[in-house]
Amino acid sequence: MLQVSVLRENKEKVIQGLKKRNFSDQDLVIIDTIIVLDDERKLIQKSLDDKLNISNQVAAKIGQLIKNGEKGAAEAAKSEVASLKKDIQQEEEKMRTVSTQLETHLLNLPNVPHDSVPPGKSADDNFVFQDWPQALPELPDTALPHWDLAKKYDIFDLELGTKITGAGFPVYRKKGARLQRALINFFLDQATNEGFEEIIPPLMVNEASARGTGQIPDKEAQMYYIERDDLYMIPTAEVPVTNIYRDVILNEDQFPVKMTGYTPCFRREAGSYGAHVRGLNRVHQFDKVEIVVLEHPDRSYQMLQQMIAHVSGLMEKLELPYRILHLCGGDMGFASASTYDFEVYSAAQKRWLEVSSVSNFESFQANRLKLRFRDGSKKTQLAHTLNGSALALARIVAALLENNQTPEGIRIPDILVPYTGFKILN
RNA sequence: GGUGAGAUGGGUGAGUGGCUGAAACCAACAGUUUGCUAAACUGUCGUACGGGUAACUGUACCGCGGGUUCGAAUCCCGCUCUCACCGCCA
Repeated sequence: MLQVSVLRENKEKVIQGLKKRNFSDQDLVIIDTIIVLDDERKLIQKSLDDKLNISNQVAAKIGQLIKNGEKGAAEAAKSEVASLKKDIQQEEEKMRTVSTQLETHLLNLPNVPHDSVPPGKSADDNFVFQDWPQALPELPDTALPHWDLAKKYDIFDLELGTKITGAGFPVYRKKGARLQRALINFFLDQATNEGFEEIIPPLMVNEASARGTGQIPDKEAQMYYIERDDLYMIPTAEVPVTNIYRDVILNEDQFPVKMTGYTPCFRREAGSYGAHVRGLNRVHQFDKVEIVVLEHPDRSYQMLQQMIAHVSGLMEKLELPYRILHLCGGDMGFASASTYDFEVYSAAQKRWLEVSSVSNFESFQANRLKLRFRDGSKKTQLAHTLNGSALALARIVAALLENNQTPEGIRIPDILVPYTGFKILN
């Protein structure tokens, strides 16, 4: 959620930014609507506060009168307050109306893209920030997509998952299960070596947490919801981990707060069907190691680059061909100010698959979370939040299986061997 | 699931209707003293939203939401959470 003060003070910048998100002139009217509502809110508050002030004074006076035994005067004062109280009620009613309108508009306004974000309408306009420098791997015609490799080596089973739960819930077995565990441990070790604190968070969150990171109201339909207990299954570790710092005021010297967490992620993902979602390309439950950082506003973009470097390192250690896209305004997430997507090349499907998304949310999430810090002058200021996948497993597994297939089996990258305990998956 | 106790500022903890945005102590911060450290002393020490160039000032908040009252941390109702015991259980 943006702050109204930002809309006021940097209105031109906000307009330019939202245009990158393809806001029309008509859409942009919302900014003025919000400012007008906020002006109105201030007026009402002033008048309400003044009336409350009088009411407080009269109440104190009545107390004195009663103490002094001046009953008549006290009764007179009481009747004086009666009409004032009616006024106050009306003002409070107005205040509620204006505040909820204001809140609704603000909640539905997306974050302002950073200056560096390329313009564009859709995923086709994303900027290739870093391409794969070599020729893309080519496999012989006999090469199999990962869902066929899964059958061949009995490493994961989607039909079985359908029997137990429903479509999109894979069952990993044998060396496939071991590979999952190896990757999780590898990713966690890599992150903790970089100074990220390891967290094992709850896999369900309450509404306040879902709201804090912006899943509600924007992406509510994407989450599984347990009505009986009013809880949401997490779509990413970002939600519980970032919410550790909801309603927290940090000291400046605590920055950067770096956390990592492995969790399964649950996504309803209603929509697309067909070849693009076959196998592990899109599932309802997958494993992911997430990195979350809280940083000083002055340094958050440096941190974003560090996080990109970290994820790049993972891809390189896994010897997977990848590229980095800087998402254009039209393709960015609602809460993000700048997002870089990592895509792995899946040689048998001959497609790029998204495996990581690294974003700086600036103060957008912090505003909802009330995540602040005290600056040098002891004033509180919103912190910046960032996060990224490091990494999401399902599609990494898909690419790894496809790209590394040989007649003898699937070659495990050297760095993973200590984790898997085998060099060839067969 | 049942019963009982509780929820106050960074911490401990007073406070049963007006003098309490909140005592006291601890912690923290700034200063004085000191050869240094410690101790002692003095001062500062919640958040948010407003008004004002500023000094300053208004309002709200004592788990959350309602209610009673001229006036609520304090009384009433509902909820949530924590702790203890019982039951069940990985």
